[in-house]
Amino acid sequence: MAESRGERKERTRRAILDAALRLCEESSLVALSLRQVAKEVGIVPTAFYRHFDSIEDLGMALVDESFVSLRAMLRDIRQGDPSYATIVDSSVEVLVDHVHRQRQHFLFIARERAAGPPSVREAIRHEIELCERELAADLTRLPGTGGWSPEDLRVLANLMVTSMVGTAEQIMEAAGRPGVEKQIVETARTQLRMVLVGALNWESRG
Amino acid sequence: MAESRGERKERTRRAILDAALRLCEESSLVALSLRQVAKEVGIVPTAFYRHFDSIEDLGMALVDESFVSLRAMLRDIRQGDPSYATIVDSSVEVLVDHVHRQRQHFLFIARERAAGPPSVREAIRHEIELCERELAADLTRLPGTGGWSPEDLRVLANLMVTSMVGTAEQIMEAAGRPGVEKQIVETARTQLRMVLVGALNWESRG
DNA sequence: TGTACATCAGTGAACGCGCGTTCACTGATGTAC
DNA sequence: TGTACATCAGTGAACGCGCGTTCACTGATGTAC
Repeated sequence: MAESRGERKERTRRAILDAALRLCEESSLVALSLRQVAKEVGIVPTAFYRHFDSIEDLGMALVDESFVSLRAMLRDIRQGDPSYATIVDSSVEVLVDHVHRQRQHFLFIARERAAGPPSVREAIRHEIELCERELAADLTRLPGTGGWSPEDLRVLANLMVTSMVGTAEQIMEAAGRPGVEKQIVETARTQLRMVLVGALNWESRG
Repeated sequence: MAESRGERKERTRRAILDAALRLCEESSLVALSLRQVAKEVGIVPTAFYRHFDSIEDLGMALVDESFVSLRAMLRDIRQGDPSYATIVDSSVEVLVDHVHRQRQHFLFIARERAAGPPSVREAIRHEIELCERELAADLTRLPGTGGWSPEDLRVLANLMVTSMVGTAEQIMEAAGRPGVEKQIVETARTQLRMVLVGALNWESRG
């Protein structure tokens, strides 16, 4: 027995997810047809239903797995040295590395966050909110943040996440132009430093 | 003569643009069909071709007019008092006001920026870059920015625009929930202050 | 002002195509005895 | 181990529908004389 029925089914499911991610590089989930996906996978259109109810259902599965890889990135950032000297450079470096290695997932999130079916948009919005909360919790480990209110931490985390999402989008737009990417990365570092310096100085006045 | 042929044509063109903006509130340009637009306007599908070559062509026209209203917003911000005391509150107030009044245009830009046809994405990206340059030029009018390099101004303007785009997106998501919107606006003010304070302190060290 | 002709926004029929979904099916894998 | 039956991932035909685009057209508006 080379492969069980369950294993074979899982392999087809994986192929459908991969085909959808590939097709979503070009366009959006809302412009994707079940027949395109089936053709890309090499199955008959009706076989799609053995794995997902609809393209929207498939989209929800892609949100789940995209955020698994995004969470892995946040874990990598969190394991770095929590000091101001290195946190900016190492965080940006990890972000850039993950955008390259999980390019399809990041592209999917960036696009469907704005244009996906309502349920997909809502799921992504929710996941990003969770990321902001995680970041806010991480920020309390930075020296000098002891007295900050939860609200201040939330506002700062929101700004940092917005900025990081923007940086990730710019890096993907710059795919294949190393010079442009280098400038984007340098800009992101400077911005992150500005934000941290601003938050510290703004806080110390309050 | 109640209406000339040209006036009638212009009125139909306007009706097509409005119908497309209305339909783009729900979904994206790439999921929009010429027949849907024609039906919404009340013309036969083939009449569409008297005004636009394709949905993509229509999309480019919508980018143009969306940025006319966005530019009007930037002009309003620019006319305010260029001092640190009032610039944050007045800028955020103008942004919120314009997001409400030009909701369809902002929704269109936010969505098609990520998910539109390539030419539309590129056009929006270009327009936003022009906005960043305008903002960078405006920033030189703030007291204490005399010695900043063009590059520093660009980086700061990029961060502010990214943050403002994020705020506009959040306000549109919060449509119909005044309490949520109030919180978003307060967050945007704090973030803009953080960014300005950070830029000033970061600069003074360099 | 009146007439003859040109323009052109919008019509309506027709086309071939890809769509999502239904249904009855096949045949390899899995299970009970 | 062998047999009889159940499961179920994938097949293939068929459906009605909306799609973009073509084409010849209509009839009101505009223009030249």
